[in-house]
Amino acid sequence: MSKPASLDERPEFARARQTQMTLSDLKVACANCNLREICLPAGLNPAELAQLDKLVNTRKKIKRGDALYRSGEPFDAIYAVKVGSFKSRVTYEDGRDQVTGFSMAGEILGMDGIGQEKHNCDAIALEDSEVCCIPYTRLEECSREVAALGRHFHKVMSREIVRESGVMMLLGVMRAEERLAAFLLNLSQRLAARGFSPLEFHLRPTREEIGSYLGMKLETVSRAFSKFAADGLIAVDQKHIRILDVNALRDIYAHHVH
Amino acid sequence: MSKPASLDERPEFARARQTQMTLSDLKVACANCNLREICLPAGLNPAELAQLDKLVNTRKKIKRGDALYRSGEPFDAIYAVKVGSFKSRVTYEDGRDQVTGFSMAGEILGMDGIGQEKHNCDAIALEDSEVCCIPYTRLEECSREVAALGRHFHKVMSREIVRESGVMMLLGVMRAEERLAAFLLNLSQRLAARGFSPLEFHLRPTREEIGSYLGMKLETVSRAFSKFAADGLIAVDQKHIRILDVNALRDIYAHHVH
DNA sequence: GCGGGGCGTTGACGTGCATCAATATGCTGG
DNA sequence: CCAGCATATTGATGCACGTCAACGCCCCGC
Repeated sequence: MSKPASLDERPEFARARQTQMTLSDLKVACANCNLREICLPAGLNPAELAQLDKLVNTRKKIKRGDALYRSGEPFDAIYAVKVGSFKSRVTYEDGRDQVTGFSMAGEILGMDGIGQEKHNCDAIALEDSEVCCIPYTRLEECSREVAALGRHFHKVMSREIVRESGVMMLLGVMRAEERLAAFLLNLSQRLAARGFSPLEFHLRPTREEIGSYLGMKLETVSRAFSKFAADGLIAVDQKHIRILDVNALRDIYAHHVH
Repeated sequence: MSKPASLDERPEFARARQTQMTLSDLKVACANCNLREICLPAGLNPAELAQLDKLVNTRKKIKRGDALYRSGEPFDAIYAVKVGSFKSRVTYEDGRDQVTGFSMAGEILGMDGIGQEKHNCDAIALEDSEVCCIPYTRLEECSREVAALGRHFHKVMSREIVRESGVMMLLGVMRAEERLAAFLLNLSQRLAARGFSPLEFHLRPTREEIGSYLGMKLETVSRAFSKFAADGLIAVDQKHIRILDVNALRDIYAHHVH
């Protein structure tokens, strides 16, 4: 969800940052975006990318704690996270709510709104963030013209379905520590895919938000962190996490000894 | 998930059955299907329907307990339930599994496979069933030619995302009886949309399958049924359910007094 | 620099549901 | 039609996690 300061020195990172600095304020351009391999443009050829660039024409900055959109608002665009991270949250009639996901750079937000033409959850920035706006009607048109884009958008939606059924599994059959291990490993893997360290990172969400996502109370999250730390699997200092023993975490997640 | 015998006498039903009888063995035809208002064709005009009919050209019968597809199999089609019902089930590495959904007539199955080009769960028939096969590559082509179809398919996928986040809510924040009330009300509403009685029906899944879906053990499901029956909310006779007090069920589901 | 509120940790205790077990009931296939 | 197994119900007991509470840390604004 964020990078430790030490990572700034990695060469591929300096390059990416530079690219971003020189272009981001001039023009939105997927073709030059450092996220193009993991975001909507993944797998498109240069000509197709050019089409996509005509589609994605605006950016939007969202301050920490502010909403990108809220449940019930009319749906007209999906969003790609450019910088920062978000939580998605559905609120129930009686006021209770549940975090249904965390989104980081390159991930797509807002697909829940297509079905009813209004948003079905709140998307709240966990830090000062920036998104690329993708107007839905133009995405539709483009998908018809560029087959690869339409196909890839289907894939993105399908993967969201698969992701959610993974969370159902988590909530339905796993115990507290298994859930947290799954969460940490998932985070680790997504950070790695973005060139960040998979073993040391800064947690953006609070214990309460993590708990809401994992279907447990913040105290239970805290206790599970402490347990992992006591067992030498991770080092915890507030939101700063270091994974010391990935395999042990995987065992907890996958082996299910009890 | 099924209709009580008494419903067979309803006139709109007899008509639907007749239509089905005369056409189903001759030719697959969405335009004449009694499910066209709730299935993939919903909202298409006659010309567009004709296009869709060229796409959906085969049916498949699945016997009770058999799989329509299994996790890991290559993905090449999605399916619309024509007759019967299915459960979707994801199996975890250690053998534990979770039912992620139940599908009834008119509902679309298999969209989880698009993202990785292989199926991500098992779809098992809960009774002798029949599906319409929709080859995915042809669906893609068709979606490009018929804008309304592409749009509607996006909606179907989006609604699956929303459905799953509803289940996450259920698993993450509700207690056992709230979950079962939510399940019964959801079932009731979907049956009503298909012209069946929303107040009296036959449950297809076992207590264990219901429990797996709701993240609880079969004994807990059974106890919750008994509690509802004792309180006069429903009448239970094995799989036969009669809802006696919808509002009380809604209160349990929505009010969350505890 | 200091006060205050948000966040995190830890302990003590309670409870909702899982687990284990016994029995009843109903399908299903020979 | 009956044997055998899957399914369902119900009770007794245990435990994982929720709840309640106290306290410390950190950060932010004044």
